[in-house]
Amino acid sequence: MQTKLSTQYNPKEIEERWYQVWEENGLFHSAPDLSKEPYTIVIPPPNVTGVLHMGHALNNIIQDILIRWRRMQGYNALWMPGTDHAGIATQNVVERELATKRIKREQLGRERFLEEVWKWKNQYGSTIISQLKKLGSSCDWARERFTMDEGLSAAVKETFVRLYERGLIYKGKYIINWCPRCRTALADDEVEHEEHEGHLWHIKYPFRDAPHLFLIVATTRPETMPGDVAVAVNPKDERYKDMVGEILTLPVIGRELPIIADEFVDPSFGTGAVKVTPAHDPNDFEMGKRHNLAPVVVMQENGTMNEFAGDYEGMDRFECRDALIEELKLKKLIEMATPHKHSVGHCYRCHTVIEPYISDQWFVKMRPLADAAIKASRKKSVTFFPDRWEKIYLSWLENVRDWCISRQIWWGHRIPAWYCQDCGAITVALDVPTKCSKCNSVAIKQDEDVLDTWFSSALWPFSTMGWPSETPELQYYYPTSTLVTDRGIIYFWVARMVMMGLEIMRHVPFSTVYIHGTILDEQSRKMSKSLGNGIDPLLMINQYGADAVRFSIIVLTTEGQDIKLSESRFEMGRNFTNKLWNAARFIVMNLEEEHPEEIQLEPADYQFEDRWILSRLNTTIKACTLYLEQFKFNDAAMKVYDFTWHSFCDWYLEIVKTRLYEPVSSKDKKLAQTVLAKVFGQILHLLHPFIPFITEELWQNLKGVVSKNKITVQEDMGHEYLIRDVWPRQDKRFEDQVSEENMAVLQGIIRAIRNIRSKMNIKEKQKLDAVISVSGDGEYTVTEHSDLLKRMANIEYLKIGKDLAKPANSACEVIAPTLSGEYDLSKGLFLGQQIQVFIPLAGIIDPIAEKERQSQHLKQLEDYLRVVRRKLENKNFAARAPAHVVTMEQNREKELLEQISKIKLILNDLG
RNA sequence: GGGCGAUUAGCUCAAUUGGCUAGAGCACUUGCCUUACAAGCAAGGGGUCAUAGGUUCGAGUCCUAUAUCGCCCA
Repeated sequence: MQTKLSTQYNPKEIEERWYQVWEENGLFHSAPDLSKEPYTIVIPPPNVTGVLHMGHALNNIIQDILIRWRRMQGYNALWMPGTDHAGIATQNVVERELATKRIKREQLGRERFLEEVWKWKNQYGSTIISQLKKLGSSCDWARERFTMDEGLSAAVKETFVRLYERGLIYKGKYIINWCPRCRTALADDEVEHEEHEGHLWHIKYPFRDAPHLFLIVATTRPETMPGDVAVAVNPKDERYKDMVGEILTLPVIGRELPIIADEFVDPSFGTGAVKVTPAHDPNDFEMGKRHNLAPVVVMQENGTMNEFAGDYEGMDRFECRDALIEELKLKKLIEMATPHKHSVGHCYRCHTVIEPYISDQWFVKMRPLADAAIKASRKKSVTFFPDRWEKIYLSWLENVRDWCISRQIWWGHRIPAWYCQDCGAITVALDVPTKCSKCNSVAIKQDEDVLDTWFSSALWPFSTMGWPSETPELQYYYPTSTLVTDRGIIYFWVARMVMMGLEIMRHVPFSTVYIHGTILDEQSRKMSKSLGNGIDPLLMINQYGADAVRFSIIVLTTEGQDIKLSESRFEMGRNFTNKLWNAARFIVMNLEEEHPEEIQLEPADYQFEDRWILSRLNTTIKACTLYLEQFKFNDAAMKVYDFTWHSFCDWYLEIVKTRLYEPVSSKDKKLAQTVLAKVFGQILHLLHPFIPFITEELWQNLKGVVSKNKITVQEDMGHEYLIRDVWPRQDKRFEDQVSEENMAVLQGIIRAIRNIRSKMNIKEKQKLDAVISVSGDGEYTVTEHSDLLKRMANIEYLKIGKDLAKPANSACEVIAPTLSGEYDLSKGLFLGQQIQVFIPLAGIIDPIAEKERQSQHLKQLEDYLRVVRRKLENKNFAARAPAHVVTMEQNREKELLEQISKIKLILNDLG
């Protein structure tokens, strides 16, 4: 950094450069090393079609903070990066692109279509990776993985075969969620439910043998009528008891429907009689099985009606609903229609309304896997932060249904199952089989379907480490340490990783899951493309710098709560990075052309303010480290922020300026420079995980002047780059409660004087005289620091004494140190003492205004005294409250009384 | 319908096991271009902690109800 340069921080000049240096020097890289303890995070692999949004940003900032912090702590830190192939989403994107050229994937055929997808992936699939780099993510890019890599594909195949052999994967005809647009099956949790305002149609079903009589059936989905195979009532329902076993005629279609009795029917829903459509409703499917009713599928895969729908064949299911209603109305078969709210499933990828559809699919048997995961959770092998997510995760595991894993698309891991065209047997194998495993026929054909993308994601923590090969990485890094993710994929991903980890690796894949909040817009809505309310993190990085974006976001991230974000919030981070930049400018400037002679530092050489700032630093290191251990990122960041800005910059820097500009000795100047460099160097270390770019830049600059001046920031801080340097340690030698408390008192006095200036409209530059009266033995402490006082409050003549009288025509502030929040009562340095600050202001002071000011203060104190006395007068308080609380209140009363009497004297004096 | 979370300053959020006069950032008021920083400095103003009960010497914090908002599941 050249101090001649801009007084404003320009992130663009440094960010790209430092990222390159780190990456090119292999500073993100980790390799197994048995002499060091690993700390491992696997990235939640973003979708290859993805572009960075604020959710990714938050997710990756947190991971990067953890990784950089642990790396500095000396762990062998690995952040494993990669992307997932996002079967449906990616296929959609490529199909859409082909559609612009009027090409359908069916025209190309499977092979050529997949070539197109790979082409697309190779061209655009790394977009999000480069965006993560802009954010500063220190992933080990040399290890980057993709779920369709050869190695990961082998892991998928191996897992499929093992689970099949263990009876945990099976194939069967069941009701699944079908997306007519994506034309594939979906898992239960890939369906999003939404409340829809629909109608409950009450439809007349005539009795076969008495066509003028009807049974009224209520349904929200009349278009599935052609698939009706029965009408069901509750066996206990008196209204219909006698009708069970009778036959109805299905309107329009004419099929004969028996009336059946089933406990499942809720008599209070609609008319208490429901149509049974086993091929298009999960509950009806179960009912159909119970009553041996053959399902009738009435739709095609694209959601249009099939030949069973009669005249409606070829019509879209929703058009069919309207048309059918019209026909029923004409035939006077609609009894009534009531408005009805019901929840409708939508495809989570394309938002099309899901069709429950009977279909032959592959499933994972979940019960045994989920039970193992539940057991691991109860043993605390996996814990959640915040822990409330554990309950939610467990209740999902407890109620989970089998997982439909086959997808009728082309992009993905093809199911390693072959069907024999002669005997119909299924051969599941790792290597392409040449013949049927049962009848040895060579007429075998591979299953056309691919696996759910989440199937491969579930293996991520070990497939990325090389499994099924027994690699050193797998040995060393598995199980990983922390998983950082959003609550949205606890079921999709977290639960399934735990299950697969336990089943395949016999060990949970991570010990801790940190669930962060969701980023919302200013109106608490989720950010989404369709709403157009997203804030583009790259735009923000461009505008404010990556560090500012990181810092702002992390400060807003409290304990997994959602985060309302607006553009202006980034100013806070920008202001802070700018402050840091300028503090560095000041320090480096003052160290630039200095004498390199080393000084021997003895504790006694330190000045009061040195001891104070070093003690505060020590507290800050302790707190920041502790907060990070507890995943309290915002507390950690704010602690360092507050220390940097409001202790180091506001006070220490200002106090030492004279020692730099008008030094009493070269040794003392050097001492001030040393402490400045020490403290600021530690600040940069503490801030590095949060704002890596600017801290690396400033550290490199500071290191230059520091080594020239032979100053040591911390003995073991010697790595060439901050990213690999050591995390600051607490140093008990610097704990100095007395200095901290004395400084708090002095700050109180200085603020009081500045306040008088401000109230009396006296310019800061105008020097004033002051009289400070101390009631007890604190006189010496104040006298000891009179120079500091004079400088910071711009006082010309300062008189300090015990119980001094108020000079005529003076403004006054009464300070009670123990009443100030920063003061620790337990040490009691100034306990019970009053400090009065008098500023003689003959000719300037307005006695009436001053009287008003003092009266207000008096009223405040009297109000407070009343509160304190109310407590003390309560007998139970003295009897039951802890002794130190009682003592505290007693001290407070005493001080208030003294303070009040002082102010009353002042008021008297004012006349 | 079941579960979870939220409700504190104009806005966004904090507040350790219940214990000091409830804190910060932004915004606001006043005064400052003071040679690190106007993206700044100094000094201020601003809160019946959603409502109603309860427990306690003491409640923003614990309990019970209610209201409003959000999320998840069925």
